[in-house]
Amino acid sequence: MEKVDIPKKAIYRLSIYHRCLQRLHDNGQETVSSTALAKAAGVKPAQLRKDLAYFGQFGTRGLGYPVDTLASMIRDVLGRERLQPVVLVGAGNLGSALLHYQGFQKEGFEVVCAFDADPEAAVRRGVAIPVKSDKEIDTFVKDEGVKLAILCVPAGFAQAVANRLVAAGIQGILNFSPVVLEVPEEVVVNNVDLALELEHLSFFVR
Amino acid sequence: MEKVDIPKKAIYRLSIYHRCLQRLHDNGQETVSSTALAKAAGVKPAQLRKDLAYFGQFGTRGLGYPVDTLASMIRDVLGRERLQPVVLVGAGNLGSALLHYQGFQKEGFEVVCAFDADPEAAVRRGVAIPVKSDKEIDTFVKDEGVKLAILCVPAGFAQAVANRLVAAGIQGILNFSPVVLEVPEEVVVNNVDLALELEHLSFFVR
DNA sequence: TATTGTGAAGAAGTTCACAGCG
DNA sequence: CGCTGTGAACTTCTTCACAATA
Repeated sequence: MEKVDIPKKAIYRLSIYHRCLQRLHDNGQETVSSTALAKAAGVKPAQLRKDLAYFGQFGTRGLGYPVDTLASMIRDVLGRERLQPVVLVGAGNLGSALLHYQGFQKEGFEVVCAFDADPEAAVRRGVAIPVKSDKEIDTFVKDEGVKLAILCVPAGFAQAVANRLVAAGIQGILNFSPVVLEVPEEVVVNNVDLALELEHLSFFVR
Repeated sequence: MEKVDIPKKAIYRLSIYHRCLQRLHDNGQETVSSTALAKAAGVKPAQLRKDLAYFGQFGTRGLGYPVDTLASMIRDVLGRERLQPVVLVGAGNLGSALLHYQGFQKEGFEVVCAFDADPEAAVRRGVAIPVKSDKEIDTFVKDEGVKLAILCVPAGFAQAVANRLVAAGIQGILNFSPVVLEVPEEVVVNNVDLALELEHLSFFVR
């Protein structure tokens, strides 16, 4: 899809670098060395340099990287120079919680609409944005041209809902349901499985 | 730490296999082939076999794996044969949401206590388990011998709270704060960064 | 015969180490 | 001189392919 192949993990790290750069910017710092930025991001300097090099040359030898330019280039690469609309499907316990969470907005995503089998229950739960019936997913997503969805429906419904999202034109799904989704290969799924993360810790803790 | 070195990702997959096995068990199936189980888990059969082989020989050639025995061995490996107590620190928006989330309980973790700078606000938010002042973290964690913590405090407090958790004896932290935590190497940190996951999707969606 | 267990090959990602340049 | 950019070495993980075996 991209010219050179970029390790998938490098994309995650890019986001982390961006956060660190924002903090540096807020502190009024104008340049930063790979060593310093790498330390803040919790990686090795060489890896940071390699990650950035996938996208071009941004540093000045002997000096380091310009904080603002670099931050802007990362936003550009991540497709984040403009606000991305997102829909959320399944405004149950976890879903409505995520709607209260400020972190998405803070990073430039706008959750424009939520969908639930029982919209009124969601509204009662205190959801502040519009909640529509899940039957309206198709038209809304198509009409608004939304590309990203957050999926928080119970495991048993996840695949069916995912199919509808994909049919409606969704290209990326952040999936909180503990299910392995099957989607066409042009659609990207990112699984966040909370119980699984705890289990993983449990392995290392004796 | 372990005898042979097991790919870290294999541990994640083990959890996924376990889920699939539970479903098979519920369907009354007694054995399963690597091909079938791998398909359900979304991996290649050879990888499944290799993952299991790190822990011993469980299959029967020509037949497959016994569903129940295999599930039990995975629970054993993951340290999940018995209930694990967990504490949650930071019962704000995300934190109190996670407390409502049933997924942890369902997978055998018990969130025994929550801590917050303002416990009463958390109770008002409808948290059902005990909420104590964050000043009591140390004594509680020590007295109860809790090993796992879920960390949902605002970014600015995360490192300080993590330090206290570690000092109190916590060995694994599931960290929802968008911060790179510094901890002693015997402590395991698992980062779940929701905004970062959305950013990652955003890269693949044009 | 069907399916596991595994050494060996291959792919992917990380780190080193140093040349190149401001 | 200091720090970036990068080919090459290394490490880690995945897949293949087939011998072993119930």
